[in-house]
Amino acid sequence: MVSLDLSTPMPARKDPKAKASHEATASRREVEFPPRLSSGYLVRDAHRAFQRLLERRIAPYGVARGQWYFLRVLWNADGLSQRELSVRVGMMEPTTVIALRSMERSGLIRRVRGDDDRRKMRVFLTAKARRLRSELLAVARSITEDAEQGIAARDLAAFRRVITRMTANLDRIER
Amino acid sequence: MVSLDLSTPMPARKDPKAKASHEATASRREVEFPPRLSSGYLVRDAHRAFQRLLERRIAPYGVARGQWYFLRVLWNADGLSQRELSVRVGMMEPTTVIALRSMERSGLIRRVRGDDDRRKMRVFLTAKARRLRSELLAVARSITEDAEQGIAARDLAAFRRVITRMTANLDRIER
DNA sequence: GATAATTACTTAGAAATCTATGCAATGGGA
DNA sequence: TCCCATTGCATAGATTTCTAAGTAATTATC
Repeated sequence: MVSLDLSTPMPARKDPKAKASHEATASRREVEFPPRLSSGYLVRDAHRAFQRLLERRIAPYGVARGQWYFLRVLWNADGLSQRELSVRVGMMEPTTVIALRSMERSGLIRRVRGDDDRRKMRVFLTAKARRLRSELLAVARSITEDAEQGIAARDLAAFRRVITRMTANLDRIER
Repeated sequence: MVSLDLSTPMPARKDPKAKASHEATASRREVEFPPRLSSGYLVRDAHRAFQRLLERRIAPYGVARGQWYFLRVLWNADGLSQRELSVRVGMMEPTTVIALRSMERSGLIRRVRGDDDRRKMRVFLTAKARRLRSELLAVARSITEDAEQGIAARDLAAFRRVITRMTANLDRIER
């Protein structure tokens, strides 16, 4: 059980290139609702940082970000229907269609029309995709490690509880 | 690498429509790196939940999600150049161009070529956009409140520290 | 002062998403 | 058995975002 301090030393830049110059400029006010305190903004920033890194690290393997989520599920459950895949990955079906089309083009999957139910398309990984598994999972692990650098285990646990709860809170709301 | 319990109380559905049926199905394994423990996945889910709600709640005002971030900055600093806007909003410049084009079309901004430096385009809110300010900020506040329902203040504080640090960690990494 | 480098914006093109619709296979009731 | 609702996949079209590359205005260098 590691336990180390946290102490946010970085100011959390939004654009990693944009050296500085934007805070401290005119118009400090935003009293009405400062983005730096807004969970939504914090989540958005973090999301983009994760996406950016994921994209860069899997690109060398010829895998795009949108394909990643599907690979991940298929490695553990080959032969699912598109509907099942959509649910498990958490995407709408048209998104799944697009991702699978690109995966078929790049030789990561095959699609086979269902025998029993001819509406269904069962999705199977190719050998190529299966071979990528361990390397790509290592990439995912490394990104998580990079992200969690220097964060105390108990803070991480609290983080997971909170963000999971937030998502659930928001998912419960229809409008 | 830390290893700790987690206790994820909510099942964190991905698709709010997909009632259930996917956890508990076959193939529980994913031993190699369970998504429910991956900060990246948690952040992605939360991000989409936030986006979805934001989109729905501002649509009635005729404002799209991509316009929102710019409005937010402009309410506090009217007349910025596109470059400055990009930096403050945290978007790449082409993204800014697209957002501003749509905002000009919907009558939220005017663009005026700079007098001093004729490369620059200064961006000004219209009266219409200025009038939207308080209502839309209230929307933002309400979403945050919804998200944070039932979460203890100290957990929230830990959450903010952690996610800010994660973003900073990731931003520091180039590849 | 002419040329080179930089800066500000733009275009082009791709990817990842969504909502709304359409079409075809299936299955349950009358 | 036949109709119709449901289910599974697909298309269309919109939005948000990126990277790469282009153009025009400004500034710096010789």
